[in-house]
Amino acid sequence: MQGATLSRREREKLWQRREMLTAAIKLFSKKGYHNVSMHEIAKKAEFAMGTLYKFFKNKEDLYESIIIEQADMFHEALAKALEEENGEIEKLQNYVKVKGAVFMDNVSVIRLYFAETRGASFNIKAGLDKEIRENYGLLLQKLAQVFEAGVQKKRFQKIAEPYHLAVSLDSITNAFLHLWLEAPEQHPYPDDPDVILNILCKGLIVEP
Amino acid sequence: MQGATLSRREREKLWQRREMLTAAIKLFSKKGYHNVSMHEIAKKAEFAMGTLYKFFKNKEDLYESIIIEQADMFHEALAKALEEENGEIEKLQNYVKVKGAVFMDNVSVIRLYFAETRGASFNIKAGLDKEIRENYGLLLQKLAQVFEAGVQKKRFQKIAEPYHLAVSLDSITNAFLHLWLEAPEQHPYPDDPDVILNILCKGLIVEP
DNA sequence: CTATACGATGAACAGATCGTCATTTTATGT
DNA sequence: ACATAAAATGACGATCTGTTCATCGTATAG
Repeated sequence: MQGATLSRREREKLWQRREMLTAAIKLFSKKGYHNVSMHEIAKKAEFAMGTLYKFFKNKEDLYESIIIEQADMFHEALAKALEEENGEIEKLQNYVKVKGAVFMDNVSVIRLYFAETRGASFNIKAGLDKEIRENYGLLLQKLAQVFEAGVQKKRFQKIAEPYHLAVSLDSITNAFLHLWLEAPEQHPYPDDPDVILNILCKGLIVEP
Repeated sequence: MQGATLSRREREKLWQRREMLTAAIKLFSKKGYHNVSMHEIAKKAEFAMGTLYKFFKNKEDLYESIIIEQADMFHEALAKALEEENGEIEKLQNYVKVKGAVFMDNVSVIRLYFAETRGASFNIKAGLDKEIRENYGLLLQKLAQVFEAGVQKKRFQKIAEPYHLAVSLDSITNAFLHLWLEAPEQHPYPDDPDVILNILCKGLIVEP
């Protein structure tokens, strides 16, 4: 960090960049990559076409900047959520809670994030995958380690591979967020993380 | 069904239509809606531009035909999987098994199906959602009824809302399919449905 | 074999969008 | 106040792509 050693001009440029990105995020998340033109972004951000291209090489570059920045933010927040608790169960609870909080604070990018991480994206030729998928994979591994540790400490039963459990918890939380996104009133993301965690933690089958 | 009451001409037209659809499916699933041109589809299907437009009003119409047809097929197969077994557990096992089988037989459309049902799609303005989402919602309700019935018959514990359980099972199977899609060798879709179902059925927590 | 109807064809058109760059505007220094 | 440098601007060119339609080929009927 070089902190305050930024000239007024540099600070202004940073601010302009931010203006452009937030305008673009809103448009992309509403209409999708291909249904938004650079003219539209320029107009919404209140800059001229040429100025946009001073900051971003081209449309793809602009989009990539958004996705990578946001995905990194998500992944960092979630990784931190796993670290700042001690017990395995508490880690999982915190993961579910933080994921809800972070996503609900960034509604407009959730759809873009889902589009890129869930493999249904055809927006960018290639390469974007790599950085994001890698970070996403790392996060899943950290989550898997929590399950692994729980099993080793005999707090968890080994009902499935740790990695599978991690993928499952992640996909269930995504599903809840997806429901909330479609009908926030009808399907609120639960305040109590156990509403989600019980699905994994408690056994469905009644043992005789 | 009017069965064999089709003229030679009509049969040929049906066959041509199928040729066009399969060519389009391959292209769309590889490159996405916006990165495939009608010229490309015509060339791959070995028909002239004009002929395509004899069969489909426009590009959107062609895409919709594919998605709706395929989604209906998936949903029917899954609904049937729930009906053709009696016990609740057997229904769930069959659901997981059939879902794997059907999806793995239709690899090239999975990505398109995910794109449309998981809300990350910006391909079509609107309206396509409605028919598919409706069927998808109905399927989830049928799945939820299985959980509901299990609870009433005291075979399942009520660890969560039936609808939430349905959504969870669906999203976990999707996650497994997604893993398989990315690295088939490393993450095969399990032959034994219990590998997936145990995540719900068995309790993770070791009770004291 | 010829005439006619029907279907297939693909070059041409119109519209849209990306990205550039000559020009204008603003900031900086003397 | 003036000159010079830097930055912002948006009209324009090049390209791409969805869609049409006049033309051509082929099958059917007389």
